[in-house]
Amino acid sequence: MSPMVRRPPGIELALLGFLRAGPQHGYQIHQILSSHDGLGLVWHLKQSQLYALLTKLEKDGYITSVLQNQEPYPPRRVFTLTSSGSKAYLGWLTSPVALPRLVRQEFLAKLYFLRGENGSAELLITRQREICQRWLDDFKRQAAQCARGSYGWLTFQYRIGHIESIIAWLEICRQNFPESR
Amino acid sequence: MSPMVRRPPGIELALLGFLRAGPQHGYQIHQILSSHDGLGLVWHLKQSQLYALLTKLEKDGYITSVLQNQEPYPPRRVFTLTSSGSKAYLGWLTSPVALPRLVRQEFLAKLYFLRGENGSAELLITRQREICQRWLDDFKRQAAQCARGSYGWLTFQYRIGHIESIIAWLEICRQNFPESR
DNA sequence: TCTCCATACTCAACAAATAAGTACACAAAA
DNA sequence: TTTTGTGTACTTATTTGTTGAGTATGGAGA
Repeated sequence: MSPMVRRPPGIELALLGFLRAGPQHGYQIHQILSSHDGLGLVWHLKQSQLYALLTKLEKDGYITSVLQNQEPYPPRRVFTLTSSGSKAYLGWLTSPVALPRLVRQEFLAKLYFLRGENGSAELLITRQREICQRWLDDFKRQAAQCARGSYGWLTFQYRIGHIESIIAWLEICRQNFPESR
Repeated sequence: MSPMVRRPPGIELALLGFLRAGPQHGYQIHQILSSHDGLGLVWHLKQSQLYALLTKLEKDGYITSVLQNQEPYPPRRVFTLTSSGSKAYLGWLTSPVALPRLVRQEFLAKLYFLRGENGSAELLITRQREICQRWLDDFKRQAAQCARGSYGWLTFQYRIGHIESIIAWLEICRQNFPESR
């Protein structure tokens, strides 16, 4: 057995979402990502970085690739989701993010792929909301241990305000994924 | 003339703040940063990373160093601010941050060193607030161009909420740096 | 014909980040 | 007294991330 889990999987698993509908090549994924709507709004990837991530995903066994000749155009490397990749993707897709700073990019990426999946977005939003509440309680507790107006207190006020804005926004999200697309 | 500006200066200039009161060595700076109060609350630096940054600051001419024997303890490398470093530091310290994601860490770092500097914090807060307003107007404009409830609209709602929370927090900051300490 | 853009991926180089290592002093525990 | 642990102070190797630039070809338009 090779060492199963290496590093914690991050947003790169979102790329697998582009392979759910069928095999896809890197250039095409880059096209989708570079048009500034959809996921491209929250995740900007240089071409070379995208190819690096795809190589990594393949090394991790989440995708496989074959070289496909397209004369007279350059050959494409076409990627296909493996069952391991499919499993990893679904796990990623349905898990709330674990850190406040991941909400902006990674949570929104999940939401991007959950549009249309009936009810799943709602569930994710609920779970994320719960985690936000824990963050909030935690920060409030820590802020209470600082002298009011001190530097430490101010840093926690920042975090508290941020989490509160996220919670309010999650409610907006919920209202805009009521049950169907 | 060597090529003057290489990369845009970032939060590493904050380290110069520890040298304002006099020469200092890396280990000591790391001590300060690792105690979880003060700047250590918003900036976590591994030891090796800190030394790397100091090396970089020296290469950029912002600090100079001498090796200082401390028998029987290991020798220290003691860093001193150059006039170029002093200038760069003051420029950094008094400039608002240019991106929303820099508020949490870099703006708070500036505030850390501005405590006690009478009135300077107030000025920085005002300038940052103005920039926030520009971000806000910009995001609102972009949100208005998206269909209400669409994915793009939601992403801008996130940003809008975030900036609004920052603006509210800046007012809290202002009230806690009224004129003196 | 010459330039430009689209297709599709590759590569080298640099920058950032981490774990781990070094080497000695001192103090407490076994 | 031997060992273990902790503090001082910095170094190094390795991995990972990121960027810009390069390659090679075809076709559209000036």
